[in-house]
Amino acid sequence: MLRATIEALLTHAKYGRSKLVLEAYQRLSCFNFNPNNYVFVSVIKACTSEGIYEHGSLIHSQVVECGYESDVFVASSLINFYFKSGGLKDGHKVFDGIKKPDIVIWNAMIAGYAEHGHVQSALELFHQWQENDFMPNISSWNSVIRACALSNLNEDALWYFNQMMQEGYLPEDITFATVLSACTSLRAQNQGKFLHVSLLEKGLASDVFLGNTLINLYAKCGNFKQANVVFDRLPERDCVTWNALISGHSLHGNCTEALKLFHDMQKSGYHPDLVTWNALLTGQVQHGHAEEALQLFEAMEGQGPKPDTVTFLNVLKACSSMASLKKGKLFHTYMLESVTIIDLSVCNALIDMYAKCGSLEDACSVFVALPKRDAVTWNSMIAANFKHNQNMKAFAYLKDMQLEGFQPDEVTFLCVLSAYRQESAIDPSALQFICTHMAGGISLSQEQYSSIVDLLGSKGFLQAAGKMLTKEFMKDDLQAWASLLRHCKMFGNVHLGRQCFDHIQSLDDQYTTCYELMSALYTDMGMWEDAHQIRSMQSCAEGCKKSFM
DNA sequence: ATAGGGTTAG
Repeated sequence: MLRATIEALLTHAKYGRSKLVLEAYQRLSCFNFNPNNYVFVSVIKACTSEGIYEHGSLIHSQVVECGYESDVFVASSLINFYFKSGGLKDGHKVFDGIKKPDIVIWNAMIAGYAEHGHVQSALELFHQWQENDFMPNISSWNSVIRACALSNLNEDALWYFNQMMQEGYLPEDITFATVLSACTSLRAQNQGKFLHVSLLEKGLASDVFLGNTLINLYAKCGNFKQANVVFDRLPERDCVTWNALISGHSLHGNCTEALKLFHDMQKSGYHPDLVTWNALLTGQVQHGHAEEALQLFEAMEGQGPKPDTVTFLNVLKACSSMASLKKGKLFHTYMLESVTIIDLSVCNALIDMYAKCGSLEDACSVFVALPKRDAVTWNSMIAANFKHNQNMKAFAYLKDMQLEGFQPDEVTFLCVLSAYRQESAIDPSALQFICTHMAGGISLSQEQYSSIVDLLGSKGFLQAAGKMLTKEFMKDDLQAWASLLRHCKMFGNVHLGRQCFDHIQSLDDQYTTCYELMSALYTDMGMWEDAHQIRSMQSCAEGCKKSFM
């Protein structure tokens, strides 16, 4: 009986049936018996995949009682368990208790760090360990590549993969899956094709899992010809196979094709799941077919799976783009009736929807009722108020946002900017905000900077605009400098205008516009001699160019 | 029999 139960436990473990493993272990505890290390490994793995922290700690103490705490296999599964269930400290404790950690333990640590987004620690461990003359195995490489991929360092993931290949390691199926998914994020189709060839050589291209990954890559890159080739050659398909293709078409706006596949999939005997429906919805909403999206949602209500947050976000976006307050309100009521708690992201979308459908009042009611807010919530309220020409209120929200400990981000900033671009005069507090946050941590692109310089200049805030151009990455932006010079001419600021002119000229003495603007500025101010001097500089520069040719 | 690790919707 004891033997049979152990056998059963191990068999369940082999097929990943974690609940049954735990049940068998429960039955074992009736016998007076000390489990061996293999039973412990199986049970700890089961706890890991079930995510039950308390039970895992209990097993840990039994491991210690039975004297298995330094068994590398038991220890590594414990490390894995603690890292996965959030107990970083406990994972380290197990690690520290091992006198001579071997490769299995090291790999578990690398994978654990990766899981927690601590790429740096994972990489440090990997490199440190190589310096001490340890040879990584394929699992170590898999973990390092995955560590990069999990933290969105996809280029690094590819770099480690290439390094691994150069050092002569043979990639496994999982290696391919991880690297292919990094290629997908990068839309790196050519790297992907190279991997595809290797898969064909190894006979792995007909594996469903890898086939799905390949289809996903090609479809995301818009290469439907290749995606279909892989699809057609797959001897076995599943729901994910269809979803990968459908979501690719949705992403690229081929909504009709996505719908056709949706029907084909059912004809072939596959049931569309939540992912399928959401992929279809997203495609319609992102490509401006709000009406169709709402019809789709209705169909989903009738025959599809229970909608979730993604569904809600899509439907709300459809209502916003139709600017239909009536539809939006109806849907809000529907959500209140169908779920107990509405996700914060959905509430933020509700605020946005109400503002876009013309009801600042309803947007406020949603906001007031929120038990918790995030930066997106605040940005939505700020945008809502600006949209309804409540600039002072918008600034009040901005202040409250900071009081609650949220720093204005790029979105906040652009929101303030676009609101003030339409105004004839800028409120001094807005200007103060813009300037304060230029010095702060908001990272804007060069184009955004340029447009701010242009905005500030056009309203006569020439000094503030000039200060922005002192940023290192703005030094070479001739367009931005010329824009400030143009505004200096408009507002008659000779001093700053001349600084702009000198800067532009030092970068490109063939930039004709700057000579014209500067001499016009001098002329406006009655400084004829200076105007004349600029014109001779211009003909000199043009002369130099001619003699050069 | 003993590590670790993969795909689809926002």
